[in-house]
Amino acid sequence: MTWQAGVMSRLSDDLRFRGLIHQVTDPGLAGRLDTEPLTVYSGFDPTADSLHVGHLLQLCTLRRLQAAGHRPIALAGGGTGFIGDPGGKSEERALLSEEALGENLAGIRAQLERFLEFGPAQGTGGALLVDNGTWWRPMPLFSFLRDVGKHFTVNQMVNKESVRARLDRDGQGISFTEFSYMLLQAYDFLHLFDEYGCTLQVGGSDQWGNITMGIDLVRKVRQSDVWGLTTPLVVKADGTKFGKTESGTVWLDADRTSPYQLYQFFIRSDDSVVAQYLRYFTFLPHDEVLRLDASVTEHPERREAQRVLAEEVCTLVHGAEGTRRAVRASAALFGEEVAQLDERALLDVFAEAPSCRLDRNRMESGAVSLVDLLVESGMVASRGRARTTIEQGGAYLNNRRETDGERIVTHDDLVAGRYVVLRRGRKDYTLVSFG
RNA sequence: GGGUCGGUACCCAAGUGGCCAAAGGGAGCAGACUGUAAAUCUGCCGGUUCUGCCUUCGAAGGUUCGAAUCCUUCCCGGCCCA
Repeated sequence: MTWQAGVMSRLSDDLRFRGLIHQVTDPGLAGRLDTEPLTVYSGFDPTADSLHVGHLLQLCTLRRLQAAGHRPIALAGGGTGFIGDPGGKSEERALLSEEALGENLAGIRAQLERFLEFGPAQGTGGALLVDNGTWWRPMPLFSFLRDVGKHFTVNQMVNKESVRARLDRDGQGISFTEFSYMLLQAYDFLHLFDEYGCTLQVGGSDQWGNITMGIDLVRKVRQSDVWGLTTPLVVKADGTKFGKTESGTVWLDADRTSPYQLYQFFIRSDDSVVAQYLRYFTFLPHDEVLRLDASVTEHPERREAQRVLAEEVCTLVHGAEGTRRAVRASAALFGEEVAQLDERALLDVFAEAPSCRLDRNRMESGAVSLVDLLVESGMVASRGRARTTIEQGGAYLNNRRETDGERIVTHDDLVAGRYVVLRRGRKDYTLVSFG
Protein backbone atom coordinates (compact mmCIF):
# COMPACT_ATOMS: atom_id res chain seq x y z
CA MET A 1 0.00 0.00 0.00
CA THR A 2 1.41 3.33 -0.97
CA TRP A 3 1.60 6.39 1.14
CA GLN A 4 -1.18 8.80 0.33
CA ALA A 5 -1.13 11.96 2.35
CA GLY A 6 -4.44 13.02 0.93
CA VAL A 7 -6.21 9.91 2.14
CA MET A 8 -4.58 9.94 5.50
CA SER A 9 -5.36 13.55 6.20
CA ARG A 10 -8.99 12.63 6.43
CA LEU A 11 -8.56 9.68 8.76
CA SER A 12 -9.04 11.46 12.06
CA ASP A 13 -12.12 13.20 10.71
CA ASP A 14 -13.47 9.88 9.57
CA LEU A 15 -12.85 8.23 12.93
CA ARG A 16 -14.53 11.10 14.67
CA PHE A 17 -17.47 11.09 12.29
CA ARG A 18 -17.98 7.41 12.96
CA GLY A 19 -17.70 7.81 16.71
CA LEU A 20 -14.86 5.33 16.85
CA ILE A 21 -12.69 7.18 19.29
CA HIS A 22 -13.58 6.39 22.85
CA GLN A 23 -10.33 7.26 24.55
CA VAL A 24 -6.88 8.22 23.38
CA THR A 25 -3.78 8.31 25.52
CA ASP A 26 -2.57 11.51 23.95
CA PRO A 27 -4.67 14.29 22.42
CA GLY A 28 -2.03 14.70 19.76
CA LEU A 29 -2.62 11.23 18.40
CA ALA A 30 -5.33 12.31 15.98
CA GLY A 31 -2.97 14.71 14.27
CA ARG A 32 -0.28 12.09 14.11
CA LEU A 33 -2.65 9.64 12.47
CA ASP A 34 -3.20 12.16 9.72
CA THR A 35 0.40 12.98 9.04
CA GLU A 36 2.68 9.98 9.37
CA PRO A 37 2.32 6.29 8.67
CA LEU A 38 2.26 4.31 11.87
CA THR A 39 2.41 0.66 12.67
CA VAL A 40 -0.60 -0.22 14.76
CA TYR A 41 -1.66 -3.41 16.46
CA SER A 42 -4.74 -4.96 17.88
CA GLY A 43 -4.99 -8.30 19.60
CA PHE A 44 -7.38 -11.17 18.98
CA ASP A 45 -7.70 -13.91 21.52
CA PRO A 46 -8.02 -17.32 19.91
CA THR A 47 -10.71 -18.65 22.20
CA ALA A 48 -12.57 -20.25 19.30
CA ASP A 49 -11.70 -21.25 15.76
CA SER A 50 -13.76 -18.37 14.42
CA LEU A 51 -14.17 -14.72 15.19
CA HIS A 52 -17.65 -13.38 15.81
CA VAL A 53 -19.48 -10.11 15.28
CA GLY A 54 -18.10 -8.88 18.58
CA HIS A 55 -14.72 -8.67 16.83
CA LEU A 56 -16.14 -6.79 13.90
CA LEU A 57 -15.40 -3.33 15.24
CA GLN A 58 -11.71 -4.06 15.73
CA LEU A 59 -11.50 -5.67 12.32
CA CYS A 60 -13.13 -2.70 10.64
CA THR A 61 -11.02 -0.23 12.56
CA LEU A 62 -7.78 -1.91 11.50
CA ARG A 63 -9.06 -1.95 7.95
CA ARG A 64 -9.75 1.78 8.08
CA LEU A 65 -6.28 2.43 9.42
CA GLN A 66 -4.74 0.37 6.69
CA ALA A 67 -6.80 2.07 4.01
CA ALA A 68 -5.46 5.36 5.28
CA GLY A 69 -1.89 4.19 4.86
CA HIS A 70 -0.99 2.76 8.23
CA ARG A 71 0.37 -0.71 8.72
CA PRO A 72 -1.83 -2.94 10.85
CA ILE A 73 -0.60 -5.87 12.87
CA ALA A 74 -3.14 -8.41 13.92
CA LEU A 75 -1.78 -10.07 16.99
CA ALA A 76 -3.17 -13.52 17.46
CA GLY A 77 -2.79 -14.40 21.07
CA GLY A 78 -1.30 -17.83 20.72
CA GLY A 79 0.68 -17.16 23.86
CA THR A 80 -1.77 -15.08 25.85
CA GLY A 81 -4.59 -17.31 24.68
CA PHE A 82 -2.93 -19.90 26.85
CA ILE A 83 -3.45 -17.69 29.85
CA GLY A 84 -6.79 -15.96 29.48
CA ASP A 85 -7.68 -12.32 29.97
CA PRO A 86 -9.31 -11.83 33.35
CA GLY A 87 -11.23 -8.82 32.11
CA GLY A 88 -14.92 -9.07 31.38
CA LYS A 89 -15.34 -12.44 32.92
CA SER A 90 -16.49 -13.29 36.36
CA GLU A 91 -14.83 -16.64 36.50
CA GLU A 92 -11.49 -18.15 35.88
CA ARG A 93 -11.16 -19.28 32.33
CA ALA A 94 -10.53 -22.85 31.33
CA LEU A 95 -7.17 -23.26 29.70
CA LEU A 96 -6.99 -24.22 26.05
CA SER A 97 -5.17 -27.28 24.90
CA GLU A 98 -2.33 -26.86 22.48
CA GLU A 99 -4.15 -28.59 19.63
CA ALA A 100 -7.27 -26.51 20.11
CA LEU A 101 -5.20 -23.37 20.13
CA GLY A 102 -3.54 -24.32 16.87
CA GLU A 103 -6.86 -24.93 15.18
CA ASN A 104 -8.26 -21.70 16.49
CA LEU A 105 -5.32 -19.71 15.19
CA ALA A 106 -5.69 -21.24 11.75
CA GLY A 107 -9.37 -20.38 11.58
CA ILE A 108 -8.88 -16.82 12.72
CA ARG A 109 -6.02 -16.28 10.32
CA ALA A 110 -8.26 -17.05 7.35
CA GLN A 111 -10.88 -14.60 8.53
CA LEU A 112 -8.44 -11.79 9.12
CA GLU A 113 -7.44 -12.02 5.51
CA ARG A 114 -10.87 -10.89 4.50
CA PHE A 115 -10.38 -7.61 6.28
CA LEU A 116 -6.74 -6.77 5.82
CA GLU A 117 -4.32 -6.75 2.93
CA PHE A 118 -1.43 -8.92 3.91
CA GLY A 119 1.74 -8.06 2.06
CA PRO A 120 3.59 -10.66 0.08
CA ALA A 121 6.57 -10.24 2.34
CA GLN A 122 6.60 -8.86 5.82
CA GLY A 123 7.69 -5.28 6.17
CA THR A 124 6.56 -4.08 2.78
CA GLY A 125 3.56 -2.15 3.92
CA GLY A 126 1.10 -4.98 3.99
CA ALA A 127 -0.62 -6.04 7.15
CA LEU A 128 1.12 -8.49 9.43
CA LEU A 129 -0.20 -11.38 11.36
CA VAL A 130 1.90 -12.33 14.31
CA ASP A 131 1.42 -14.93 16.99
CA ASN A 132 2.71 -13.94 20.37
CA GLY A 133 3.28 -17.61 21.11
CA THR A 134 6.44 -17.27 19.06
CA TRP A 135 8.03 -15.13 21.73
CA TRP A 136 6.23 -16.37 24.79
CA ARG A 137 6.91 -20.05 24.42
CA PRO A 138 10.69 -19.71 24.43
CA MET A 139 10.59 -17.12 27.22
CA PRO A 140 12.34 -18.44 30.32
CA LEU A 141 10.62 -17.64 33.58
CA PHE A 142 13.72 -15.88 34.88
CA SER A 143 13.79 -13.53 31.91
CA PHE A 144 10.17 -12.76 32.35
CA LEU A 145 10.56 -11.94 36.02
CA ARG A 146 13.69 -9.85 35.49
CA ASP A 147 12.84 -8.07 32.27
CA VAL A 148 9.10 -7.67 32.50
CA GLY A 149 7.90 -8.26 36.03
CA LYS A 150 10.45 -5.96 37.53
CA HIS A 151 8.88 -2.95 35.87
CA PHE A 152 5.52 -3.28 37.51
CA THR A 153 4.36 -3.12 41.07
CA VAL A 154 1.74 -5.44 42.36
CA ASN A 155 0.11 -2.34 43.79
CA GLN A 156 -0.73 -0.93 40.39
CA MET A 157 -1.74 -4.32 39.07
CA VAL A 158 -4.15 -4.86 41.91
CA ASN A 159 -5.69 -1.49 41.23
CA LYS A 160 -6.70 -2.42 37.69
CA GLU A 161 -10.41 -2.56 37.23
CA SER A 162 -10.34 -6.05 35.76
CA VAL A 163 -8.49 -7.43 38.75
CA ARG A 164 -10.50 -5.52 41.30
CA ALA A 165 -13.72 -6.95 40.01
CA ARG A 166 -12.39 -10.40 40.58
CA LEU A 167 -10.91 -9.67 43.98
CA ASP A 168 -14.06 -8.02 45.26
CA ARG A 169 -16.32 -10.76 44.10
CA ASP A 170 -17.21 -13.08 46.92
CA GLY A 171 -16.19 -16.62 46.45
CA GLN A 172 -14.25 -15.98 43.31
CA GLY A 173 -10.59 -15.57 43.16
CA ILE A 174 -8.21 -14.86 40.39
CA SER A 175 -5.39 -17.21 39.71
CA PHE A 176 -1.84 -15.97 39.55
CA THR A 177 -1.88 -17.04 35.92
CA GLU A 178 -4.69 -14.72 34.93
CA PHE A 179 -3.30 -12.03 37.17
CA SER A 180 -0.18 -12.12 35.02
CA TYR A 181 -2.10 -11.58 31.82
CA MET A 182 -1.70 -7.83 31.80
CA LEU A 183 2.06 -8.17 32.02
CA LEU A 184 2.03 -10.36 28.96
CA GLN A 185 -0.03 -7.90 27.00
CA ALA A 186 2.17 -5.03 28.12
CA TYR A 187 5.23 -6.87 26.96
CA ASP A 188 3.58 -7.70 23.63
CA PHE A 189 3.47 -4.00 22.91
CA LEU A 190 7.14 -3.64 23.78
CA HIS A 191 8.03 -6.59 21.61
CA LEU A 192 6.09 -5.23 18.62
CA PHE A 193 7.69 -1.85 19.17
CA ASP A 194 11.14 -3.40 19.06
CA GLU A 195 10.44 -5.74 16.16
CA TYR A 196 8.22 -3.65 13.92
CA GLY A 197 8.33 -0.12 15.24
CA CYS A 198 4.75 -0.46 16.36
CA THR A 199 3.70 2.68 18.18
CA LEU A 200 -0.07 2.40 18.50
CA GLN A 201 -2.35 -0.16 20.06
CA VAL A 202 -6.05 -0.06 19.43
CA GLY A 203 -8.65 -2.08 21.25
CA GLY A 204 -12.09 -2.05 22.80
CA SER A 205 -12.69 0.24 25.73
CA ASP A 206 -12.23 -2.70 28.07
CA GLN A 207 -8.62 -2.91 26.94
CA TRP A 208 -7.69 0.54 28.21
CA GLY A 209 -5.93 -0.70 31.30
CA ASN A 210 -3.92 -3.28 29.43
CA ILE A 211 -2.98 -0.80 26.75
CA THR A 212 -1.71 1.82 29.16
CA MET A 213 0.44 -0.75 30.91
CA GLY A 214 2.12 -1.51 27.62
CA ILE A 215 2.70 2.16 27.01
CA ASP A 216 4.24 2.55 30.45
CA LEU A 217 6.54 -0.37 29.82
CA VAL A 218 7.80 0.98 26.51
CA ARG A 219 8.38 4.36 28.06
CA LYS A 220 10.34 2.89 30.97
CA VAL A 221 12.42 0.49 28.99
CA ARG A 222 12.97 2.33 25.72
CA GLN A 223 12.29 5.92 26.71
CA SER A 224 9.95 6.14 23.76
CA ASP A 225 6.43 7.42 23.45
CA VAL A 226 3.80 5.11 22.07
CA TRP A 227 0.06 5.54 22.01
CA GLY A 228 -3.23 3.89 22.62
CA LEU A 229 -6.69 4.31 21.24
CA THR A 230 -9.83 2.58 22.36
CA THR A 231 -13.09 2.20 20.52
CA PRO A 232 -16.47 2.34 22.21
CA LEU A 233 -18.22 -0.72 23.52
CA VAL A 234 -20.83 -1.83 21.03
CA VAL A 235 -24.15 -2.45 22.70
CA LYS A 236 -27.59 -3.43 21.60
CA ALA A 237 -30.58 -1.13 21.95
CA ASP A 238 -31.35 -2.51 25.40
CA GLY A 239 -27.79 -1.97 26.53
CA THR A 240 -26.86 -5.62 26.62
CA LYS A 241 -23.89 -7.16 24.94
CA PHE A 242 -23.79 -6.99 21.18
CA GLY A 243 -23.31 -10.13 19.16
CA LYS A 244 -25.37 -12.70 20.97
CA THR A 245 -28.83 -13.80 19.96
CA GLU A 246 -31.19 -16.23 21.63
CA SER A 247 -29.64 -18.94 19.55
CA GLY A 248 -26.11 -18.00 20.48
CA THR A 249 -23.10 -16.23 19.13
CA VAL A 250 -23.17 -14.74 15.65
CA TRP A 251 -20.01 -16.05 14.04
CA LEU A 252 -18.10 -14.85 11.03
CA ASP A 253 -17.54 -18.41 9.88
CA ALA A 254 -20.09 -19.41 7.24
CA ASP A 255 -20.25 -22.94 8.60
CA ARG A 256 -21.28 -21.73 12.01
CA THR A 257 -23.47 -18.81 11.02
CA SER A 258 -24.58 -18.83 7.41
CA PRO A 259 -24.50 -15.65 5.32
CA TYR A 260 -28.30 -15.72 5.48
CA GLN A 261 -28.23 -15.76 9.25
CA LEU A 262 -25.65 -12.99 9.42
CA TYR A 263 -27.71 -10.93 7.00
CA GLN A 264 -30.81 -11.54 9.08
CA PHE A 265 -28.98 -10.57 12.25
CA PHE A 266 -28.17 -7.15 10.89
CA ILE A 267 -31.39 -6.51 9.03
CA ARG A 268 -33.21 -6.83 12.35
CA SER A 269 -31.18 -4.06 13.95
CA ASP A 270 -33.22 -1.61 15.98
CA ASP A 271 -33.84 1.84 14.56
CA SER A 272 -32.10 3.26 17.59
CA VAL A 273 -28.77 1.64 16.83
CA VAL A 274 -28.68 1.28 13.08
CA ALA A 275 -27.10 4.70 12.55
CA GLN A 276 -24.31 3.72 14.88
CA TYR A 277 -23.77 0.31 13.30
CA LEU A 278 -23.67 1.88 9.87
CA ARG A 279 -20.79 4.03 11.04
CA TYR A 280 -18.96 1.25 12.82
CA PHE A 281 -19.32 -1.60 10.38
CA THR A 282 -19.53 -0.13 6.89
CA PHE A 283 -17.16 1.87 4.72
CA LEU A 284 -19.83 3.97 3.07
CA PRO A 285 -19.05 7.61 2.38
CA HIS A 286 -20.27 10.10 4.94
CA ASP A 287 -22.96 11.61 2.74
CA GLU A 288 -24.44 8.16 2.14
CA VAL A 289 -24.45 7.47 5.87
CA LEU A 290 -26.20 10.77 6.50
CA ARG A 291 -28.71 10.04 3.77
CA LEU A 292 -29.53 6.70 5.45
CA ASP A 293 -29.88 8.43 8.81
CA ALA A 294 -32.51 10.62 7.24
CA SER A 295 -34.21 7.64 5.73
CA VAL A 296 -34.59 6.06 9.17
CA THR A 297 -36.16 9.23 10.48
CA GLU A 298 -38.45 9.93 7.57
CA HIS A 299 -39.35 6.46 6.33
CA PRO A 300 -38.50 3.99 9.05
CA GLU A 301 -40.85 1.42 7.53
CA ARG A 302 -38.62 1.11 4.49
CA ARG A 303 -35.82 -0.24 6.69
CA GLU A 304 -33.42 1.05 4.13
CA ALA A 305 -30.57 1.61 6.58
CA GLN A 306 -30.97 -1.93 7.93
CA ARG A 307 -30.93 -3.37 4.43
CA VAL A 308 -27.81 -1.51 3.44
CA LEU A 309 -26.12 -2.36 6.72
CA ALA A 310 -26.90 -6.05 6.39
CA GLU A 311 -25.77 -6.16 2.81
CA GLU A 312 -22.54 -4.27 3.44
CA VAL A 313 -21.52 -6.36 6.42
CA CYS A 314 -22.46 -9.59 4.72
CA THR A 315 -20.42 -8.67 1.67
CA LEU A 316 -17.45 -7.75 3.79
CA VAL A 317 -17.56 -11.03 5.67
CA HIS A 318 -18.77 -13.49 3.06
CA GLY A 319 -18.29 -11.80 -0.28
CA ALA A 320 -20.68 -10.82 -3.02
CA GLU A 321 -21.90 -14.28 -3.95
CA GLY A 322 -22.83 -15.33 -0.45
CA THR A 323 -24.57 -12.03 0.05
CA ARG A 324 -26.51 -12.36 -3.17
CA ARG A 325 -27.85 -15.70 -1.99
CA ALA A 326 -28.62 -14.34 1.46
CA VAL A 327 -30.58 -11.45 0.00
CA ARG A 328 -32.40 -13.73 -2.38
CA ALA A 329 -33.20 -16.29 0.29
CA SER A 330 -34.48 -13.54 2.57
CA ALA A 331 -36.62 -12.09 -0.20
CA ALA A 332 -38.03 -15.51 -0.99
CA LEU A 333 -38.86 -16.46 2.57
CA PHE A 334 -40.21 -13.12 3.63
CA GLY A 335 -42.19 -12.70 0.45
CA GLU A 336 -45.68 -14.09 0.42
CA GLU A 337 -46.00 -16.57 -2.40
CA VAL A 338 -43.71 -19.40 -1.50
CA ALA A 339 -45.60 -21.71 -3.84
CA GLN A 340 -44.52 -19.54 -6.75
CA LEU A 341 -40.83 -19.93 -6.11
CA ASP A 342 -38.77 -21.51 -8.80
CA GLU A 343 -36.23 -24.23 -8.24
CA ARG A 344 -33.32 -21.82 -8.55
CA ALA A 345 -34.57 -19.54 -5.81
CA LEU A 346 -35.32 -22.53 -3.62
CA LEU A 347 -31.83 -23.85 -4.04
CA ASP A 348 -30.51 -20.54 -2.83
CA VAL A 349 -32.80 -20.72 0.14
CA PHE A 350 -31.82 -24.29 0.75
CA ALA A 351 -28.15 -23.42 0.71
CA GLU A 352 -28.55 -20.51 3.09
CA ALA A 353 -31.44 -20.90 5.44
CA PRO A 354 -31.67 -23.58 8.07
CA SER A 355 -32.84 -26.72 6.41
CA CYS A 356 -33.31 -30.42 6.91
CA ARG A 357 -34.10 -33.54 4.97
CA LEU A 358 -36.82 -36.03 5.74
CA ASP A 359 -37.68 -39.38 4.27
CA ARG A 360 -39.88 -39.07 1.21
CA ASN A 361 -41.49 -42.48 1.50
CA ARG A 362 -42.66 -41.70 4.98
CA MET A 363 -44.32 -38.55 3.73
CA GLU A 364 -45.90 -40.29 0.75
CA SER A 365 -47.41 -42.92 3.05
CA GLY A 366 -49.09 -40.15 5.01
CA ALA A 367 -47.08 -40.54 8.19
CA VAL A 368 -45.72 -37.01 8.57
CA SER A 369 -47.88 -34.56 10.48
CA LEU A 370 -47.27 -30.89 11.10
CA VAL A 371 -46.25 -31.66 14.67
CA ASP A 372 -43.73 -34.20 13.39
CA LEU A 373 -42.38 -31.64 11.00
CA LEU A 374 -41.85 -29.01 13.67
CA VAL A 375 -40.15 -31.43 16.02
CA GLU A 376 -38.01 -33.23 13.47
CA SER A 377 -36.83 -30.06 11.82
CA GLY A 378 -35.55 -29.00 15.22
CA MET A 379 -37.67 -25.85 15.32
CA VAL A 380 -39.26 -26.74 18.63
CA ALA A 381 -37.91 -28.76 21.51
CA SER A 382 -40.79 -31.14 22.12
CA ARG A 383 -44.12 -32.29 20.78
CA GLY A 384 -45.84 -30.33 23.51
CA ARG A 385 -44.16 -27.15 22.37
CA ALA A 386 -45.11 -27.91 18.81
CA ARG A 387 -48.77 -28.24 19.79
CA THR A 388 -48.68 -25.01 21.78
CA THR A 389 -47.12 -23.18 18.88
CA ILE A 390 -49.75 -24.49 16.49
CA GLU A 391 -52.62 -23.73 18.86
CA GLN A 392 -51.38 -20.20 19.28
CA GLY A 393 -51.26 -19.70 15.57
CA GLY A 394 -47.52 -19.65 15.23
CA ALA A 395 -47.08 -22.42 12.70
CA TYR A 396 -47.02 -21.91 8.96
CA LEU A 397 -46.71 -24.31 6.09
CA ASN A 398 -45.55 -22.61 2.91
CA ASN A 399 -46.36 -19.31 4.59
CA ARG A 400 -49.98 -20.26 5.25
CA ARG A 401 -51.01 -20.53 8.86
CA GLU A 402 -51.99 -24.02 9.95
CA THR A 403 -53.99 -24.62 13.09
CA ASP A 404 -54.35 -28.38 12.94
CA GLY A 405 -51.41 -30.19 14.47
CA GLU A 406 -52.47 -33.52 13.02
CA ARG A 407 -52.51 -32.11 9.53
CA ILE A 408 -50.68 -34.56 7.31
CA VAL A 409 -48.16 -33.30 4.84
CA THR A 410 -48.82 -34.67 1.36
CA HIS A 411 -47.14 -34.29 -1.96
CA ASP A 412 -49.70 -31.61 -2.82
CA ASP A 413 -47.88 -29.38 -0.34
CA LEU A 414 -44.55 -29.73 -2.07
CA VAL A 415 -43.02 -26.77 -3.77
CA ALA A 416 -40.88 -27.50 -6.82
CA GLY A 417 -41.56 -31.18 -6.31
CA ARG A 418 -39.75 -31.76 -3.04
CA TYR A 419 -39.67 -28.81 -0.67
CA VAL A 420 -41.84 -27.55 2.11
CA VAL A 421 -41.29 -24.18 3.74
CA LEU A 422 -41.86 -24.42 7.42
CA ARG A 423 -42.18 -21.28 9.47
CA ARG A 424 -42.58 -20.67 13.15
CA GLY A 425 -43.61 -17.25 14.35
CA ARG A 426 -42.79 -14.13 12.49
CA LYS A 427 -39.34 -14.86 11.20
CA ASP A 428 -38.07 -18.33 11.94
CA TYR A 429 -37.89 -20.39 8.75
CA THR A 430 -36.70 -23.86 7.93
CA LEU A 431 -36.72 -25.42 4.51
CA VAL A 432 -37.61 -29.11 4.56
CA SER A 433 -36.57 -31.25 1.66
CA PHE A 434 -38.10 -34.66 0.99
CA GLY A 435 -35.66 -37.05 -0.61
C1' G B 1 -10.00 -28.71 60.96
C1' G B 2 -14.39 -26.28 64.03
C1' G B 3 -18.96 -23.43 63.84
C1' U B 4 -22.74 -21.64 60.89
C1' C B 5 -25.84 -20.56 56.65
C1' G B 6 -27.02 -22.38 52.08
C1' G B 7 -27.41 -25.65 47.23
C1' U B 8 -35.07 -25.39 44.04
C1' A B 9 -36.70 -25.50 36.82
C1' C B 10 -32.42 -21.29 31.53
C1' C B 11 -31.15 -17.18 35.53
C1' C B 12 -32.72 -14.80 40.21
C1' A B 13 -35.92 -16.44 43.96
C1' A B 14 -40.40 -18.34 47.23
C1' G B 15 -41.87 -22.89 49.35
C1' U B 16 -40.00 -25.95 55.02
C1' G B 17 -44.72 -33.13 55.59
C1' G B 18 -50.26 -33.81 51.62
C1' C B 19 -53.90 -28.44 48.19
C1' C B 20 -46.24 -28.89 44.53
C1' A B 21 -44.40 -29.92 38.15
C1' A B 22 -43.43 -26.42 42.54
C1' A B 23 -45.36 -18.74 43.95
C1' G B 24 -43.06 -14.32 41.96
C1' G B 25 -39.57 -11.80 38.68
C1' G B 26 -36.28 -11.92 34.49
C1' A B 27 -35.01 -14.31 30.05
C1' G B 28 -37.23 -17.15 26.14
C1' C B 29 -41.39 -18.62 22.78
C1' A B 30 -46.26 -17.61 20.35
C1' G B 31 -50.34 -14.09 19.28
C1' A B 32 -52.47 -8.98 18.61
C1' C B 33 -50.49 -4.23 16.92
C1' U B 34 -46.37 -3.17 13.33
C1' G B 35 -41.92 -1.90 9.50
C1' U B 36 -38.22 -8.86 9.57
C1' A B 37 -38.04 -2.01 14.58
C1' A B 38 -39.36 -0.41 19.57
C1' A B 39 -43.10 0.00 23.19
C1' U B 40 -47.63 -2.16 24.90
C1' C B 41 -51.30 -5.95 25.84
C1' U B 42 -52.56 -11.48 25.87
C1' G B 43 -51.16 -16.60 26.16
C1' C B 44 -47.31 -20.39 26.85
C1' C B 45 -43.05 -21.61 29.44
C1' G B 46 -40.35 -30.34 32.55
C1' G B 47 -41.92 -34.62 29.25
C1' U B 48 -45.83 -37.40 27.35
C1' U B 49 -49.83 -41.83 24.01
C1' C B 50 -52.68 -35.54 28.63
C1' U B 51 -58.96 -34.93 33.50
C1' G B 52 -53.95 -39.81 33.55
C1' C B 53 -48.86 -41.26 33.58
C1' C B 54 -43.44 -40.35 33.87
C1' U B 55 -39.04 -37.38 35.39
C1' U B 56 -37.48 -33.11 38.54
C1' C B 57 -36.15 -29.35 43.99
C1' G B 58 -27.02 -30.88 45.06
C1' A B 59 -26.04 -36.90 45.47
C1' A B 60 -27.17 -41.51 47.75
C1' G B 61 -29.84 -43.94 51.38
C1' G B 62 -33.82 -43.85 55.26
C1' U B 63 -38.52 -42.44 58.17
C1' U B 64 -43.75 -41.99 56.52
C1' C B 65 -49.96 -44.01 53.78
C1' G B 66 -47.44 -39.60 51.64
C1' A B 67 -41.12 -35.71 51.29
C1' A B 68 -38.52 -30.14 47.68
C1' U B 69 -40.00 -30.12 52.85
C1' C B 70 -38.05 -34.81 58.45
C1' C B 71 -33.39 -38.12 59.51
C1' U B 72 -28.31 -40.11 57.99
C1' U B 73 -24.01 -39.91 55.15
C1' C B 74 -21.54 -37.65 51.23
C1' C B 75 -20.36 -33.67 47.54
C1' C B 76 -20.20 -28.29 46.51
C1' G B 77 -20.37 -23.00 48.02
C1' G B 78 -20.83 -18.40 51.41
C1' C B 79 -19.59 -16.35 56.11
C1' C B 80 -17.05 -16.70 60.95
C1' C B 81 -13.19 -19.05 63.95
C1' A B 82 -8.40 -21.90 63.87
